Amino acid sequence: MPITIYDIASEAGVSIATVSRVFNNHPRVSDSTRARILELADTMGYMPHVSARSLAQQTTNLISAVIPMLSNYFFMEVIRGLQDRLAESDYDLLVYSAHGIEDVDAQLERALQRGRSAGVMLFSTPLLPEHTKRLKRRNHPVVLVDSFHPEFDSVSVDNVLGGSVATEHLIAQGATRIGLISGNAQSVPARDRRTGYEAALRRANLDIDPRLIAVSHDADEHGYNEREGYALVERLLKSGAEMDAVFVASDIQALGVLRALHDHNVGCPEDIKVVGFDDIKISEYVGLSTMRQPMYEMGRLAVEKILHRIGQPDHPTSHTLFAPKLVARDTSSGNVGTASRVNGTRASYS
Amino acid sequence: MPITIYDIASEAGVSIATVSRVFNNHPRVSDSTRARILELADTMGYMPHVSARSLAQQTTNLISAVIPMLSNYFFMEVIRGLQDRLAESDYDLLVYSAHGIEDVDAQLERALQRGRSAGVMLFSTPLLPEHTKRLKRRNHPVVLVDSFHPEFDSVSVDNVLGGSVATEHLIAQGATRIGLISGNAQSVPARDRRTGYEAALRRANLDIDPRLIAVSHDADEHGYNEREGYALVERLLKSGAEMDAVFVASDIQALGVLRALHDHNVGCPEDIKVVGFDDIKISEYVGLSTMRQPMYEMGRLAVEKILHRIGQPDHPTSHTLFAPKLVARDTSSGNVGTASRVNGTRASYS
DNA sequence: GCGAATGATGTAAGCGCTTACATAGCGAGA
DNA sequence: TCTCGCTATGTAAGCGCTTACATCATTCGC
Repeated sequence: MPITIYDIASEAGVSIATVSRVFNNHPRVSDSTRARILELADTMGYMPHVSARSLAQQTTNLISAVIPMLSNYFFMEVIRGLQDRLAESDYDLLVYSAHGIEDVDAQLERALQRGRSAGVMLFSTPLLPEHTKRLKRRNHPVVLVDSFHPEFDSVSVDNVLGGSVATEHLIAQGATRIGLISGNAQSVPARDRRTGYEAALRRANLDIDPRLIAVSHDADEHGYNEREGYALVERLLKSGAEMDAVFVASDIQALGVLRALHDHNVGCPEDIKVVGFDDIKISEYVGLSTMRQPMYEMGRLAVEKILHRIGQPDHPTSHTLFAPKLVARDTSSGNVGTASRVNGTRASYS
Repeated sequence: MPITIYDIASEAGVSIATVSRVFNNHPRVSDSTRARILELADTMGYMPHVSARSLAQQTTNLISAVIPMLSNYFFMEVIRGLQDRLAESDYDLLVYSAHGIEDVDAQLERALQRGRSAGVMLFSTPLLPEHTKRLKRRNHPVVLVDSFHPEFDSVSVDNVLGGSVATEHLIAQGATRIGLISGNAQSVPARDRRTGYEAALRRANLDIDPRLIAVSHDADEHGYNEREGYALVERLLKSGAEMDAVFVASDIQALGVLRALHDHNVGCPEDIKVVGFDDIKISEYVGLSTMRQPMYEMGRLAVEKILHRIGQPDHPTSHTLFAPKLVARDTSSGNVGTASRVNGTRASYS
């Protein structure tokens, strides 16, 4: 029932090859024939069949994004970047959303089906050796977003730097006893942010007090959830150790922290200043100081890289680190002027 | 280079038909052959080629979602529902995100490419006659989400009811001069919510005062943005008409309203009570009373319907209306107990 | 023990398109 | 006029898979 190139060809009195050439913008077609076929195709309502085309040219115009925990503002923004950049190409987007890290495997497997997509963007997933092997064996174009592996293109945020900048900001606000609320130990970004935090303390000749450091043991979203923020800061408060500020490794935890402080009648920022990480939408509304990740730009760049990789499979691997940007709001200072202290976006290729 | 059924077949000493049968769970294959081929396929790393399969069976396991303004909490939640339900099927999700309504056309066109997807879920897009014609002509499975057309399956929220419930809630809180901040006139949900609002006032024998009704003329996201909320409520305040409450047709506008009230030193809820619509994530944090849409469930049901439609193209059209649920928070009352007043989810098929 | 039914497998024709190669037509240079 | 070299088009062989139909070997009923 649907129109094929055969229908067009016989109607136009040419061979299917000519029709095909028209739709592939092949130069060796006379202008008159081209016009006639285009006209005919339009009135007959012809559309190329994507599977047939894919099969014949051994390509596809689909790109996969494999994402754990899709319902997350961070990914939303990144996806917006993806979409905007993809709209400029003629690739379409396939979204594989996993239920947490464990499920990523299954989704990745689907994304890697032969002929399914031209490339895969894998989000926030620390690469296990088995993954690496599988990906390498398939030799499928891959770019990692928000994670790192030397053998694959990647785009992420400089979490060490972010941890330092956040901590230094708190120090600049006069804090000397700065706590840390972190994601769980499996999370590489969480570890990096802690590294940055400790480095900043060290540089300022401040103690690194283990009693002020609370690492999540929750598996759910790497401990990045409000409940954990609440529980962990409560633990710090009860530990008896003095504390005048806390760097929280994610905004969503920071929301829990704020609620806990409120419940315990601890003033913020007077008694304890708080800086989060991510700059999710809500942060602006609750006045949470935080480190903003350039999510939109990361999305755009991820597409840029995957397209590049698809075009040049053997090109050397590149890694881009964006610098997170301090957004100082009410929870760390009244002096909003400091917000512009860290500003630039640094990108480096290796 | 990649392994095909030919490789498996010759290795196993059978024909490609047998190999194909194994992968299609055809019953007429002996257990021993089946096992041998599966084993072989595994060690050789065979994967079926999706395009070839699609072409041969004239189907695809892709489903498209065409969404205007993806970066929106409403859609995020719906998509979560989609994904969860899709994960139970073996369809994959193709996401076409448009930049506002005007761009939907182009995205829809891509989603409708022949062989691209087995069905399309079209979000929040009022169907123009040209759309209708195009969709009907293609005879492509379609389900509308958050919009309605008699000729296509749909799932949406009962906006009239929602408008009424919100308004009645304000009345129950003692308000008698209730304003309305609405989306622009192109938005069908906005019109419906207004209808519900007016009906509630009428039932309570309260005036419908045009001076208390502000309709957006902004094209951006149907006027559903914070800026418009701010500007429109400001206009009402300046109109001089008395007002003790306002029903805002979307939470995002309501955030603007709250900010405007704050800037103008109008107390909320003391001076003016506010109820929004949607229950976006932020609402909980700012204590905004609102009408919650069952977004997740809508997503699941949308998939349910499209799968059903794919299986039964000629089945009668069905429309489901979910009842939005009042979530009473700080902006409308201190008496949170009323939150459970409207509770059920009503679903009706026609 | 014979024909028929049943089960396992093979053969081959697509699915709709792309593209290397072949060919026809035509103007230009000799 | 003949040949060379273009350009425009046709021919046909895939791309990797599915599936109707054919074939062969068993097995079953009687």
